[in-house]
Order: sequence, then C-alpha cells, then structure tokens
Amino acid sequence: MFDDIVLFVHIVQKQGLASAAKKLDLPAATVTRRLQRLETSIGHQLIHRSARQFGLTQEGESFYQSYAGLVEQFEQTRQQLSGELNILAGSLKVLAPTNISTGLLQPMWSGFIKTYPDIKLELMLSNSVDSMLSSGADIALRIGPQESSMLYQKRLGSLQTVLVATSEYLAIQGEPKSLEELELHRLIGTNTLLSWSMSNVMASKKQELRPRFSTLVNDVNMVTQLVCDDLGISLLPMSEVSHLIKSRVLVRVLQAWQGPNRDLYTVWPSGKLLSARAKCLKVYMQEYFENTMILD
Amino acid sequence: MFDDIVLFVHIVQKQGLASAAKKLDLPAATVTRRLQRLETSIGHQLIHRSARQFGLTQEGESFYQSYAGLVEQFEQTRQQLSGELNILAGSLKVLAPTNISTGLLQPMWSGFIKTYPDIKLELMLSNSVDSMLSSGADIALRIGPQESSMLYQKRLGSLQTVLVATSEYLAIQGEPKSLEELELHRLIGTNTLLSWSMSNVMASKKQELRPRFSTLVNDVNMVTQLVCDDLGISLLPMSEVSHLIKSRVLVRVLQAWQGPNRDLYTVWPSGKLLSARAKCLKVYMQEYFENTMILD
DNA sequence: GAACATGATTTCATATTTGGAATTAATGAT
DNA sequence: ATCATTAATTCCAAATATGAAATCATGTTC
Repeated sequence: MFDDIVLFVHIVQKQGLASAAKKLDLPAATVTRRLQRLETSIGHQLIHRSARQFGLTQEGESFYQSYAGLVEQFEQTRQQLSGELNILAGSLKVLAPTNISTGLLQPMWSGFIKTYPDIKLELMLSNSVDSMLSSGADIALRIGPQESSMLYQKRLGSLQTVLVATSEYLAIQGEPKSLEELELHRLIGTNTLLSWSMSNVMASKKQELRPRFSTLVNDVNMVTQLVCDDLGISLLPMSEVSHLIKSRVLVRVLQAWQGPNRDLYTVWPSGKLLSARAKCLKVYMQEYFENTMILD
Repeated sequence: MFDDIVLFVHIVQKQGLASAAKKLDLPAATVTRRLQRLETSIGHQLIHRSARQFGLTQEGESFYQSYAGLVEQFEQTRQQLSGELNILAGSLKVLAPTNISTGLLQPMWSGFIKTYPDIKLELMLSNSVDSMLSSGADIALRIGPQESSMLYQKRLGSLQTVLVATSEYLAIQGEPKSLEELELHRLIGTNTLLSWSMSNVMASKKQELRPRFSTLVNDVNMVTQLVCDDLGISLLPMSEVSHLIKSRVLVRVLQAWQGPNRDLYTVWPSGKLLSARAKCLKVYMQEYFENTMILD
C-alpha cells in the first residue's frame, strides 16, 4: 500500500496521472489502476477525475499533506543507502584449503590484500570440508565439485595430480615400470583420493586403480612431507609439489601417467546475495586463474 | 519496493520470517519471496538465513537503522489519517429537482441539516438535468432512471402522477367521463411527460395517450399554478399536488386512472468513492423514504 | 462545428505474484 | 542417535496485476 501512496504523492506533484506516469516510467493504465486501488483501500476519493483538469478532493489534500514529507524522506534514504551499501570496506570471511592457500595460491591472497586494503580478509584455512553455512563464510575456494544444492559454484581451473617419490626411495626400492608394479611399493594416500583414475594421454589409455595404502593421512601437506622423507609414492596435486620437483627434492614416477585433475571452484551459498566484497574476490580469483595460472 | 522495506522492518522487529508472517497475516512463502525480492533489488543480502537462528548482515543492520524510524512514522500517519478522513465535517454538494425539494421533500432537507449540523449542505436545485460531472456535485436526487453508464443510481421510491383540475374549470367545461373525453379539454403538459401511460388498477387496464397539449411548460411548479388558475387539466406528481387536493384547491379527474410512476433515485458518479458525508445523505434519504414517505 | 491533441479509463491477453502444500534444514528434547 | 517441532524455502495451480491498444472525455485550434 505504501508504494501506492508514493505514487499518489508523485501524481499530485506532477499535477496529473499522465505526467506522473511519464516520470515514473509506468503505463498510464497502471497509474490509474493503482490510484483506484489506493482510493478503494482507504475508502475515499483522493483526486477529482476530469480529463485535462486536475484537482484534489478535501481528503486528497489531507492525505497529500500527511504523506508528502514522509515519501520524500524515504526516497532520500533510498538514494543514500544505495551508495553506502556498495562501499567495499568491511570484513570478508573466506574458506579455503590450507595446502594450496599456503602454497600455490599464497601470492593470490597477498595480491588481493594489497589491491583491496580496506577489505578485512578473514581467511579460514582448513583441510576438512567445513560447512559454509555453519562457519558463516561469505565465499569459499574448494577442490572438487560440491554436491550440495545449497551451494553455487564456479569453476576456476584445474590442478594436475602426479605420482611422486624421492630419488632415494626409488634407488632403494626400484622404479616401477607400469601401474601394476605400483602394488609392490609403499603407497601413501590422502582421504580425498581413495581411488586413482589414471590416464595416459599419449597412449589414450585410462585405468582405475584401487591402491592398498600403507599410510593414509587427511592432510596433503603431511603426505608430502612423508614422501620427502623417502617413505613411499603418492599421488599429489602439482600445486603442492611443483616447486619440490623443480628443486629435485621429488621426482615424477611413471611420468606418462597422470592422476585425476582436481578442479578448483569458487563456492558460495545459494539464495545468498554476495556482498560487494565477496563479488570482488570472486572476480579477482577468476582473473588470477585466467591470467597468472596456467593449470590445464 | 517500499512495501517490501516495511515488511523487512517487521521481520527484524519480530526476529524471524515466521513470526513476522503471523503478525502481518501473510503466508510464510510470501514473506520469504518478498524479502528475496527486496534483497535482489538492492543487490545485498540483508538477513542470514538459518532455521531457528536469526541474524542481520552488516548491510541488513544498516538498512534497518535507516528505515525503521520512517516505517514507524508511516504507520502512525496511516492510523491517524484513517480517523481523520472519516470525520463528517465539511461541505456536501447535492443536485435535486426544485419542485419536489421545495415541496414534498423540504422536511427531509430540514431534517438532514438538523441531524448533521457539521455538514455544510450545498443544495443546487434545478428543473433541468444538469450534469453531475460539470456541476461538481457529490450526489444527486433524480427523477427517472439515468441512462448514463457514468452514473450509479439507487431507487428510493416512486411518485404517483394523477390527473387534476380545479372544480371551477370542471364546472364550466364539464367533467370528462373517460380518457377519450380528455381530448375535448385543454391539456397542460410538462416536457418530462409528453406521453401519458395511464393505468386503471381496478379494471386492470392500460392505455397510452398522446395528448395534444394546449400549453407546454418545462416547469412543474408553473404547470401547477396554471391548473390552479382554471386553465386546464394536467398530469402531475402527487408530491406536487397532494396538499392542494387536501385543501380542495384542486380535484382529481378520472380518479380510477393514474399516470406513470415517477421513480426517485439517488445518483452519483461511477468510479467515484462517496465521501463519508455523501454516504451519510444517501443512507438518510433511503431511510427517510422507507419510514416517512409512503409513495407506492 | 469539426478536427486534433492530450488526459484518463477500460478491455483483454499475458505476465507475475500469491498462497497452500510439500519439502528441506536446524534445533531441542529424549 | 533419534524424533518432534519449528523455521525457511520451493513447487505449482490459481489469483491478481500489468501494459498495449482501444475507447472515452475535454480543451484548443482552425
């Protein structure tokens, strides 16, 4: 009903339905009908109806005097708030996996903080999949698609996973020549990759392995450290080990084969409108992955 | 949009969609959807969604603080105006036919003025059918149904029309014994009754006469005066002549026959909501006709 | 007096909103 | 851990609002 009162105030100020319609970008039929609805709901005629002559009834005059100021204040408040709510200053709670955040993506976080100094970035790093809802996070970075229909997601890119070990380990235990030979080795697994869908791009081959892990840890970082300690072979994200391979701390095993890609997603709750800050981060990460990272 | 803001303020005050829905007598689905629409239109989440836990976002808090006072004022204004607009004091413009207003209905007008002293009754009496719209009248009393679809009307009652003359006239010219014998007499007509649909209730007879008037006047009052001056026979409303018959200034002619009933109507423009005052008069006249007048 | 322009209203097909019912999710009690 | 209750959301048929076009009314111009 208040929207109709606002309309009435505009009609009076414009001295006619037609010119109020023009100002508000509404069809004249709608203006007529909404005025009629207002008059019906309050039980009084507000405007004398006559083509080309505009006049208020006594009740209309009273009504206008009572509401005109209030409508003005509402409209001023709306314009003022529209500006204020789109200011970026404020906090932003983000969930992200620990390992890729402290490794691969650490420069991305640094860059975002430098670019938006007014945003108070609250990074909540975890290796478990915390609930977006219970944690109160505005947005999250996740590995692998989310099943929940409560979440929206947008794919940022992909991480290769590769088989790695130390040279020392291989020197002692021998280097496997085929996927089958992996059975003869100590395999260290993570909870997120319990089966290994291996693919050989050159030979256009795929093979699903169900490794019997000698060690199983839910922390990729810890797994990496165990591999570095010559304790076995593992399938790890390139993000985690690319620098270790470069420094020859680790070496590729069965280099022709690679593991499943780990897709990275921006994730946020459905039904939730992203704040300006969260939108900002979403866009920033997307551009970061497109321009800086070449993952796949 | 402001209606949705009002809703949002209520949601905050009731600390939940379900209890706001109850208070406003709306289904929860509607409340949910209108909140969502508001959030979409301003581009920000206002409320943290969680069953059984209610919380505002930063933007929601801001939004609420800005609008809560205005919504309060709006609702106070609405209640105050609701009372004020239903006060009866003020003017009331009424159109009515001169003759029956100064004759039959004069006591009705007196009674209305005495009953509602705060209403400034502006009686515009006329014997022509003035336009309701051009005259700016709020309500009218009319004889005969109105053809215009621009007008609403409600029948109040009926006036008999009867044939009358003076005794002197009949003594000189002879008293007609049948409708056919009327042709031998001087007939005085009014513009509103150019053909006479006579009916004899006792004999269950009807007869349409097309009198050749010796005199034709558009004012019933004047016609009455002419009849009183022994100038002829006329068909006149009982309202006009009942007192003259009682005082034997005039007498009935062909008493078994009566003319067409003249229906009285309250008339007001369609699309126009009657003011409290006009409604008041409408009811008053209706009761007056039902209780005081026995016309048919 | 006719024609034209403008303002207001109505018609009717279409679009949108509504609200009951079903579903999903969270919390408290057992 | 399970169940009941409450809160919030979604689905879909029904109800209502919308807006283009047509119509009506009034004032101005010729």
